[in-house]
Amino acid sequence: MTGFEIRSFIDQSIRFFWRESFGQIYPELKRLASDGLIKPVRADAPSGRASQPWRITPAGRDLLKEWLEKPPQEQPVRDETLLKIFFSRHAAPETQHELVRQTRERAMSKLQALHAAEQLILSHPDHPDLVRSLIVLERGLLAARTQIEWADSAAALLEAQANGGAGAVIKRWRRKS
Amino acid sequence: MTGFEIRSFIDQSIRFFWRESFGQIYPELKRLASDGLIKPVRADAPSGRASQPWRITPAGRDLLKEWLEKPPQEQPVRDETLLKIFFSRHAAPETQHELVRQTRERAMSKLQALHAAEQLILSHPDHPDLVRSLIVLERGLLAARTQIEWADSAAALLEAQANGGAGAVIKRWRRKS
DNA sequence: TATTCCATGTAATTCGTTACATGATTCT
DNA sequence: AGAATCATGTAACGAATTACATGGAATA
Repeated sequence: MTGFEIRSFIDQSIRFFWRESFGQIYPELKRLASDGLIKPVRADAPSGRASQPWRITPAGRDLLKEWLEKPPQEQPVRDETLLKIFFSRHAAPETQHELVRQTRERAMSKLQALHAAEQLILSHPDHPDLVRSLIVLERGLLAARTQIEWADSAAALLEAQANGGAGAVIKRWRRKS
Repeated sequence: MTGFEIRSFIDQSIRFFWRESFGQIYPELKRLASDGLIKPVRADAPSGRASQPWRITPAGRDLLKEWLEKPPQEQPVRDETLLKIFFSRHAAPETQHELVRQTRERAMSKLQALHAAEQLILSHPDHPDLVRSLIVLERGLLAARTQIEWADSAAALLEAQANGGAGAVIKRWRRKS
């Protein structure tokens, strides 16, 4: 594939959990080529800005396998929404509800988009990546539903706090556990 | 608080969704001070490496409120586990199961840690941040449980694929929806 | 032939971690 | 006095985005 095609592929298939910019892709392709992990499909040097497809080499395939077997590194968790809610004592009470409400809304529209993606995947039942696509999709669906569930629970806790104070909050917390 | 105390606070309370390094904290404190958003508690300049506590200024408080009201920016999603699973067609079949299994295990131990945190929060029912701590904790609990649920679902789908191929996978997928 | 889309690339900047260096304070 | 811990700070590096610059190919 060309760098451009790689970017398009990412945007069309795994955009829910991975993104890349051209500023990353093009320098990285050169690095991979100079390491002998990929090589240009066409022997002759491209003129100007003509498209430049690349193909993986045997050495590249080996390294890919190796990478797949290494335990994935945990991504650094940095959730700005939770950070704001945690410190929202210093904001107007309205702000807390608003933060929760917006989170719910975003999760709802994400859920919509994922349902569309589901239809697309199911319409190609013979695609070799079917299982893995569904597994990855499932992660998105569960995450979105969880987000909605959390927003509702958070709203209820804020409600309890407003009406009955800390006592009501703890009562409600114990009830669900 | 001093930079050191800030770091300790983060590590003890919100480490599940936020981290900071000293390399960020100390230069940032200087920037905040030069912007007039915080000021040193002690008037006299600290000698050597003595502790240096800071206090927020009225201007800082204003900016904090403003920041709390701005819609949080979505964090860029980059899930290396999903990326590996998505491309695991190129690895040994064992690898896929292993990736899922490890994810489940990590979620389980995270759940354990969160339950411990829950006890800690509930043991201080009069803390002013009680609601917000529980809300943020709830997010972690739900996320961990979702991760486990997903791992089980993924294992089942891989199983279906191994036993009955694409047909069995789709059948199982439809059953749960 | 003008426009649109495909396509590559670089520079500037930001964000963040890690490693390193060093001093102050407290406890044994 | 020595060790452990509290405490601040900088340098080097890496990862990633954004903005910018430019050219090639297809099509209206």
